[in-house]
Amino acid sequence: MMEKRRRGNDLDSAILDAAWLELSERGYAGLTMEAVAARAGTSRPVLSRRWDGRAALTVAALRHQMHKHPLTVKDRGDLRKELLELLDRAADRAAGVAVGLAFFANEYFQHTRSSPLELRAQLLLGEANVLTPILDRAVARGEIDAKKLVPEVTTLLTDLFRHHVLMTWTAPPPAMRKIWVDAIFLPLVRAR
Amino acid sequence: MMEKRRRGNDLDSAILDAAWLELSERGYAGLTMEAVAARAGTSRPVLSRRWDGRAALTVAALRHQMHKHPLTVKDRGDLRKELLELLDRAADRAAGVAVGLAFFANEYFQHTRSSPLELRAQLLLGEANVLTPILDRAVARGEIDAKKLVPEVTTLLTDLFRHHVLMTWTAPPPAMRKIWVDAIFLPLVRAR
DNA sequence: TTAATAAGATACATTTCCGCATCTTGACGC
DNA sequence: GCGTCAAGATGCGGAAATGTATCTTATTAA
Repeated sequence: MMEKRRRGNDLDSAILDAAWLELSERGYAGLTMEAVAARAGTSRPVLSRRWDGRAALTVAALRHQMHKHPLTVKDRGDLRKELLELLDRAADRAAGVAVGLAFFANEYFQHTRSSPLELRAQLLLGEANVLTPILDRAVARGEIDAKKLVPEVTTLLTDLFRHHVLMTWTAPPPAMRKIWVDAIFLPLVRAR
Repeated sequence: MMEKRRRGNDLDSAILDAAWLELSERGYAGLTMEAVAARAGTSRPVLSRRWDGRAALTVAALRHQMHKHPLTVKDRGDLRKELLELLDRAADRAAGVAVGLAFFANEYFQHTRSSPLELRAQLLLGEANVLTPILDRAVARGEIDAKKLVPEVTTLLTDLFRHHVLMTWTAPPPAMRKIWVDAIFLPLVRAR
């Protein structure tokens, strides 16, 4: 029987995709090396040679997935447009947020004494903050009042987004995102 | 050797307290019947006779703990006072929120297709909503504008609270709670 | 063409935790 | 005081995963 064998990056990628599908369907708690190997069409030893257990595999799969949905928002000359676009892009990453928290709740908490906040910081290492430049541009345009941007207000939108994902395990619908922007965030920061 | 034996409710309560301490220290993922039994000074069969596995034990411990911190806020004639008191009381339940989510992420997701939102609804069955009467009183007093109470705004404070707990695994400090009330919630709903 | 490398299959030992069966003994009702 | 019931101790068997050793074979580079 002639078999095709994948190697190196091809194989890495195939395994990480398989791991991601498993994570999406079963959750981190239901993830097994066996199932990932089977879905990727390979066997456990191949995974063991690459990653040190399912925790490391999960982090790798998470990074791999995040890499597919880069989060950037270009200057559109209008704060509202940019915020809505940011939330729209973030929706693609909702599943990753959920998996990340499940991972933390399952494992990270046991071995470290840290919080999901720190896990998030680790996962996002190297990624640029997207919100800050958006708000900086809006301040420069005179759209919003810099004095109103206390930390709790600054992170309001992303916090609401994250909260919704954590509680429903799904991305917030567009209508909800519009209300967050128009009825909550903008009224709080608008220069007037 | 003379030994004292606890029975019925005394024993139940001792085991649930032990389970709660284990949950606080190790998290749900690190919870074992063995450890709970040991900490409660009893043995595994005693737990097995009462609860069907650690999932049921966790839910029971969660309910038991919630029962110790009832969440009620009396009429104080002032919305701001009542909101701050609500958040203050909620801080006692922060650990419960964290454990609840960890439990969901570990187990609930695998067996049901539901969300933490639904798990929360199950856990809070029978408990009265505390926020609603507070806001109703404030509307009656003319402190806030009922038209501004869209759902996303109504739940804003408790959502921010929950988000903070989920991300930091700790209760938000009083200063932060004050900013939420004074710089975010009240400006959005104040009748003017 | 050939030699080195790594993929893929299989099997084995280990670990961890659970439920249950069994047995003794203390607690409580009558 | 006595009988019933459940607490508490102990041990066994099983389920679920994991890591690793071993072996064959496809792939790739020289």
